[in-house]
Amino acid sequence: MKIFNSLTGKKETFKPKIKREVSIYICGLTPYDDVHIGHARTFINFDVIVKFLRFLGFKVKYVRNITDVDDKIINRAKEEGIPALDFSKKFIKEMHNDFFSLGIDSPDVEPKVSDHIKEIISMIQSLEEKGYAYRKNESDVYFDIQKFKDYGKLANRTLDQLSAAERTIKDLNKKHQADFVLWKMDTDGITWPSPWGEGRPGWHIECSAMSIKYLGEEFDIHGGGLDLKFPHHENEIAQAECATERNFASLWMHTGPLRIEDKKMSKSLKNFITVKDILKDFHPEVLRLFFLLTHYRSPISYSKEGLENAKRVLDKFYTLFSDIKTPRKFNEDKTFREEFISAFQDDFNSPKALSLLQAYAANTESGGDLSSDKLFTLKVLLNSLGLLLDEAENYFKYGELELSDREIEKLISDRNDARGNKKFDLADKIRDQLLKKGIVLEDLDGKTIWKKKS
RNA sequence: GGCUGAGUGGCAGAGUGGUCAUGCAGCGGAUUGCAAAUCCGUCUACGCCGGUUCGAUUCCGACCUCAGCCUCCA
Repeated sequence: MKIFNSLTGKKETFKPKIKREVSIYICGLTPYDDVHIGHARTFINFDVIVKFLRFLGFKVKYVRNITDVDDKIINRAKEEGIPALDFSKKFIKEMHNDFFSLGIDSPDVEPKVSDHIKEIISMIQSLEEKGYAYRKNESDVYFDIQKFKDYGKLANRTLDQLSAAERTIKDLNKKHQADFVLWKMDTDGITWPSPWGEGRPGWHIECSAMSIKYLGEEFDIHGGGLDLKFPHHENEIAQAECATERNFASLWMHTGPLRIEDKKMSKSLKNFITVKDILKDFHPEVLRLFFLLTHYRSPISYSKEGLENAKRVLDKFYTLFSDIKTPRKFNEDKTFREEFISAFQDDFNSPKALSLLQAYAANTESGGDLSSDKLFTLKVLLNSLGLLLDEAENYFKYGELELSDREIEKLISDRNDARGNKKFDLADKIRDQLLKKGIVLEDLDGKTIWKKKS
């Protein structure tokens, strides 16, 4: 197995610290708004990665945090006039619903900042004792990046480059303008007592503290969206390695950015699309496949056409399996399985692995040997990626419709009567009528089924 | 300005020093009352300029273009 390591910039052979076990920490989200498709991309990608590692037989400990203490939450909660933690709880619930809809497995541990203040304070104290933390007068507590010789190793940046950044706002309490807050002095919003006074953790420290608590001072994989690489992950490394004097995560993984119709999606541009919006029109597996059709590190440009293309691909797979009964007895086709694994093992090359499955599905069809071991293997492999887990019928009927099932069945029955009497004009009229309501009819041998129009 | 990455056929998207990516879409045909699905056949490619090589989309160099990060962001 090879994985691209953002820290070294190279594809490396993956060697977990403990044989056949993987410890992985992924930066989760800050719950102050609905889950958007950028989140979906990152967490679906890591979901597939974890599923695949388990499929290969690794014992995975997967930790994904929730940053529930944060400026954005506090501000939004204030606007709504409710306590910050109540506000974030509401969006945590939404997040869980959306992730469930998307078929994303729950992590083994999902720690929240508000439950780990003790660990965070203790890490800051440790940094203070070792001389990496400072404050001037009664200011916030800062991390002193100049004391950490490796600062910038992840993002490949020198201290000079950082201080030369144009947009840096000068803060007179800081020794270096890229120093960042460990403990923010605050009496407003949500706060806790600390050795430095009332306040709350700065952004970054929570991930260092929580990953170490659940995975140990050194663990295998740390990941997140590419936009977190700097400064968030750089700062996590600084805090953790200075506090523990050890190496922290050995491998860093970053998912590529998602753009909307060729424009950057960002909070400041307010052009984000929510998962709930997508799921109104598209089955969750369509979104999953849309992402997997591109390598996890490449940028993706979201577009409706892209989703429709993914849907056509998924339709083919579902069609293949809706026509035939999956055999009860089967043996896996080892060659096919190995080919798939070998493609996917190479830095989780999902597009390549999927292309094998697509080509394979075509061969399976033309070969005519539909209830073979091969076909079953195809399903096992698709399932391993979180695809083809629904019933074909549900899949094809997914979405909102004007007509009820009963109304549709009545019209189908009327049409079949007309067909029986060779009144094809009437039959076609009914077909058109249903089509206008978004329903497509298909006459299989002796039976008519319906699907939602794409 | 600094750092990083990318430029492949109508679209998405792998890969490779020399015979096919793959899929979707399109086109022609078979099949179907009409459709759908399926089957058969079929077209279009590697940003630009040099270099290395018997041969480069693949290696090297310059150039152009685009994106991400350097500000909240997954």
